[in-house]
Amino acid sequence: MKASIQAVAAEAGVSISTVSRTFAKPNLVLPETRSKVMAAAEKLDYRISRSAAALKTGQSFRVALLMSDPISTWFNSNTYAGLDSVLHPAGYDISIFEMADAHDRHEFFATLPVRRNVDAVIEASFDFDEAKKQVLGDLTIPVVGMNAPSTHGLDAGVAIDDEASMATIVRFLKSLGHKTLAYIEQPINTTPFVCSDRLRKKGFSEASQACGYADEDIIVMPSLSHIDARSEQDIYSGIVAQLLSAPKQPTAICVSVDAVAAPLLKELRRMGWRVPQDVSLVGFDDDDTATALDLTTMHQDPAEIGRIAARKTLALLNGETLDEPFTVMPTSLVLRGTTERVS
Amino acid sequence: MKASIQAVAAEAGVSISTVSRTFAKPNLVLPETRSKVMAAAEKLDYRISRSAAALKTGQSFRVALLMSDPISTWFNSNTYAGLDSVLHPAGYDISIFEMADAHDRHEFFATLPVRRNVDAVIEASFDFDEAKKQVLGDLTIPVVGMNAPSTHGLDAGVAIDDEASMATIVRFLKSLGHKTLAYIEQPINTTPFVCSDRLRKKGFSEASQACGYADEDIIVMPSLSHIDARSEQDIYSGIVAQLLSAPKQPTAICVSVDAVAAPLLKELRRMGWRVPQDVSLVGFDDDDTATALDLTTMHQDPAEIGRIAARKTLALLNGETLDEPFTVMPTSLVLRGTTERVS
DNA sequence: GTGAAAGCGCTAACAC
DNA sequence: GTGTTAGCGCTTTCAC
Repeated sequence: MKASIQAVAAEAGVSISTVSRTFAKPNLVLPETRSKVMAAAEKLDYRISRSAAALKTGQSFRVALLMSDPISTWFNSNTYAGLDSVLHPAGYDISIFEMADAHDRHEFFATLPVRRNVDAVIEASFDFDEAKKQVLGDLTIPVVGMNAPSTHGLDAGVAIDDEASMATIVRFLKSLGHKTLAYIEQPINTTPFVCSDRLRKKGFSEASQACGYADEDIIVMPSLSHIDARSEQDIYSGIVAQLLSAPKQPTAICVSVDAVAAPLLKELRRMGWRVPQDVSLVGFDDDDTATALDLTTMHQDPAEIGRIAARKTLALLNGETLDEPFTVMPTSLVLRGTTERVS
Repeated sequence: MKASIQAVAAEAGVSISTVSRTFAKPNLVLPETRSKVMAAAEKLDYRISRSAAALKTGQSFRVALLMSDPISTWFNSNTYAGLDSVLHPAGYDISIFEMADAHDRHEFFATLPVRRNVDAVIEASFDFDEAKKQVLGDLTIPVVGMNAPSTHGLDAGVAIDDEASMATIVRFLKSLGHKTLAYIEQPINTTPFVCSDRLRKKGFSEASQACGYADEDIIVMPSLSHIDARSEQDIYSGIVAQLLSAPKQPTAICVSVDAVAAPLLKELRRMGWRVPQDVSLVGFDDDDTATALDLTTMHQDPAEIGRIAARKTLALLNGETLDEPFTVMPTSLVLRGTTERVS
């Protein structure tokens, strides 16, 4: 329906190769020729066909993004925004592959739909086993990770230090004088791939030991594997009940992720605990609900993680060698209204 | 680097067209031939090249998504999730065009980068002027809107009824016995394209009149156009100050969007107003912060909006005629803890 | 610096 | 039902 490169060439009185060069490598074309071509292109309303260019160059100008959770998630949507903000201007589209369950995951690795059809793969917060990593590694295209638990099988990566960040939280609570700590993981973790959870729990356990907390001063409530028919409120009131009936009641609670804070806070208050007067609460991530709840939390910047991952990907795509393939992003504790010095 | 269609044809002992058909139109190929081809493809680890197919068919298998706000926004990320969940399996990639400011917007319409390079355009919550709409309409490809303020220039659309939804809120508050109402728009509206705001405000004004509220019983606080150096807290304390000093203090507050609720609530409480005992508060959208804050609000389902928009797009792409090009999505009032009957 | 020509890997008539 | 053939619209040697 639209003008193609030949039409422009004819209009400008040059060959198609010159038109091609004008758009792909402008500096190989004489300025005056270039402007002639540009004028013709403008007149005919010409746009280069990305499909044709892709076919010819062997590139697809497409990058696969592997995610375990939906894109609508706080972390995913923000990293995506970061990725797109650098990939889109560079001419790349992002193709999302969401692998929610084991079936999707198996399907993906069985068919490997990205083979030959994307130029790079970026994985978000993914915890592949080594075998899967191997398959990706065999792709010969760049594979970069965002908040991946290890660097194995990756050409580059950007991640926060979950363990160290959680340790910071523990030290902070200690400095406030808290003698008994609780750690609560996301109770229903539907995505078995999420890796940060493991790291954060590890960080909590090790840091609390290192800070001199005895076993009896630490309560860890891991994810429940099968809760089936129970409502969210039932689950959280169960958690609060455990906290209330513990031999030593905690004066501070860490949660593995901000999303746990809201229902927990509600239940805590329903049970008559005042936050922060009776108990302090610290989140992790600093998502929108953290701001809304005025929650003290560990801040990370997923958009920046996305931007950096995208830049690394682009560099790799250009055949460059990264002098720092793996970057650790800083996190920072944001002090808000749910923590208080123990009186 | 990888096997192409010829290799598979050779391996299977058939022609390349048969291989092509096996993948594109399997039912035109004899089952036994098909399995021969499949076996060969499997053996050679063959995947069809989307770029080549795209070039040949004249389609790009790419859909443009026009947005004014970042993808990381609650509405955008959820509609995106919905879109992708139907477009991706259908073989389409989504290419995001974010037009935050007038410059981006002008740039977009000046170069119209989607021309010839996408098969359809979907716009999210966009308020183009008629001239721009015209340009899009000239594309001859499907243009579908999500929560667009009008159907003009669109081939299809999915939207909630902002006005009616806001009217529902007003009637609800009236039924609770509230005699004086305030309406607060997002104070700093950085995106001049957002159209729901206008509609919602209109809905509030008209419904409050229809419900018999006198002008003096209604306080409307529109977006501030230039706040420059003031902090968010300053802005909200200014709003609360206005509310407190009004001739008639409102007993119920509507906000144009949930995002306004959190800072407002915080400021209200800081000033000693109890919510909902002293004043009721109703949001709009039902985003994550609404749940976290236990906010009574008007619920909409952007993921479903995305899914429906995607299905319409696909149908249009297949040359089908939609029997209902424009769909109005239901919304529902979610009663939570920030509203109370006036005592 | 520019043009001619050879495909990139597929799809779609069209024959058989 | 399957094979033959002619491109889709570009990029890229290679001459000139």
